[in-house]
Amino acid sequence: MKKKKKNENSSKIFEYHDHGACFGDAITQIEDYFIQKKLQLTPLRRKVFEILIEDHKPLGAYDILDKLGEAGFSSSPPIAYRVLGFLIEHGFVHKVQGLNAFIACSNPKHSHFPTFVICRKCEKVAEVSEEKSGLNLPSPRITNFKIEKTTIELTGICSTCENAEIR
Amino acid sequence: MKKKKKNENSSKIFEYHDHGACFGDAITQIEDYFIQKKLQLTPLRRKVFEILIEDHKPLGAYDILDKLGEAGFSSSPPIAYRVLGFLIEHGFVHKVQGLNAFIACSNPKHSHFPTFVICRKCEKVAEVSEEKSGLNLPSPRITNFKIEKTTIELTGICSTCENAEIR
DNA sequence: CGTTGGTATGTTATGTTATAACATGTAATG
DNA sequence: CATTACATGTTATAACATAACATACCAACG
Repeated sequence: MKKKKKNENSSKIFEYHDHGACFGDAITQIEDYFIQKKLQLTPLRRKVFEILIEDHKPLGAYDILDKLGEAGFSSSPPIAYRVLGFLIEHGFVHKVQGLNAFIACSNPKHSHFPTFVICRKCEKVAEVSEEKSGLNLPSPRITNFKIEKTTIELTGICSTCENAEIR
Repeated sequence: MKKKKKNENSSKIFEYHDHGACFGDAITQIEDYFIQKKLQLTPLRRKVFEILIEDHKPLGAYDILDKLGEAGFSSSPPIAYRVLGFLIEHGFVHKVQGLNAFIACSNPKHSHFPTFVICRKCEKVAEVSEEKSGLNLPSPRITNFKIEKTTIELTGICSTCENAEIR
C-alpha cells in the first residue's frame, strides 16, 4: 500500500521537511561543489556549514562562534565572519538582514535571488523560490542599473502564530 | 516656447530631481499628516526628518546624532533611534538594511512596500515604486503567511559607475 | 632543498550599530 | 494639584562587525 507522505505536495511555506535527507544532500552538494571548483572544504568551513545546516534556522555570528568554541575551534569573531563570507560568496549561506543572522541555503542550485519569509513571532524563516513567493524579480537589468545581488525579505506572521494570537 | 524640463519623463532611476520642491513638499506632507493624526511634530522629530530630507541619501544613526548635536539637540544614541523608529512607523523614513542607514521616504503616499536600488560603487540609493522596478509584489498574503513589512533591496552598479570601471 | 607565493587560520584590538533601564520634563485632563 | 500620557534626557552596556598584523601550511619552482 502506498501512502502519500504528509505534506509532500503542500504549498505551505513553513511545512515539515525531511531534514535528515536535506542535511545529507546539502553536505554532498557542498563537497561536490568544492571539488569541482578546486576549493578547500577545510574542517572549519565544513563545521560552520554543518552548524548552520543542522539547525536550519538563522544563527547570529556569535552563536556560531560559541558552537565553534564548543567544538574546539578558535572562536574569535573574524573566524566566523571570514568563513561566513566565503560560504556566502559561493552561495551556500545567506545573510538574513532583518535578523543580523546567517542561514544555510536551502538549495544552492536555486536562484541566487532568494526570498526569505520571516515570522516575527515564532521567528521561523523560510527560503522560498521566486515562483513560490509569487514575487517576480525584474530582469537582471533595470533601467541604467545592473542588479548583482538582492535582499528580499517578507516579514509578518505565519498562520500558526496568527491563530494563536488573542484578539 | 515651451521647453520640456530635463529628464522630466525619464525612466532613469538615479536621475536629477528638483530637490527644492521635493523638500518643501515633504515638509508639508509630514506636517499635514501629523495634524491629521494628532501627533506631535516636535522640534526634535522635525529636525531629524529635515536632516534626512535635506541630504536625501541614507544616513547612519550616528551621522544623524552628530548633526543633532551640531544643532544643539541631545545626541545620545537612544534619541536618534527612538525618533527614527517613530518616523519609520509612520512611513516617513525607511531603513536601508544593506547599509545600516536611514533615508527619508521619497513619497509617503506611495506603497508601503518600497524597493531600494543601491549602487555599490557611488552608494547612491533610489527608492522606486513597484511598477518602476519591474518587481511585482505578491498579494499581501502568500500561503499561510500574512506579510506586514517587506525589505526589498537591489544592489549592483549604476550605468555611470559601470562605464567608469576599467575592465 | 630552500625560497617564494598563495591560501587559510589565529589573535588582538577596536570600530560600529543598537538597546535596556531608568530619570526628568511637560502638557492635557479630570 | 494629582494623574496620566507622551516625549526627551542620560548612563551604561549589548550586539554586531572589521582592521591589522601574526602564524602556519603547502605546493610549485629554480
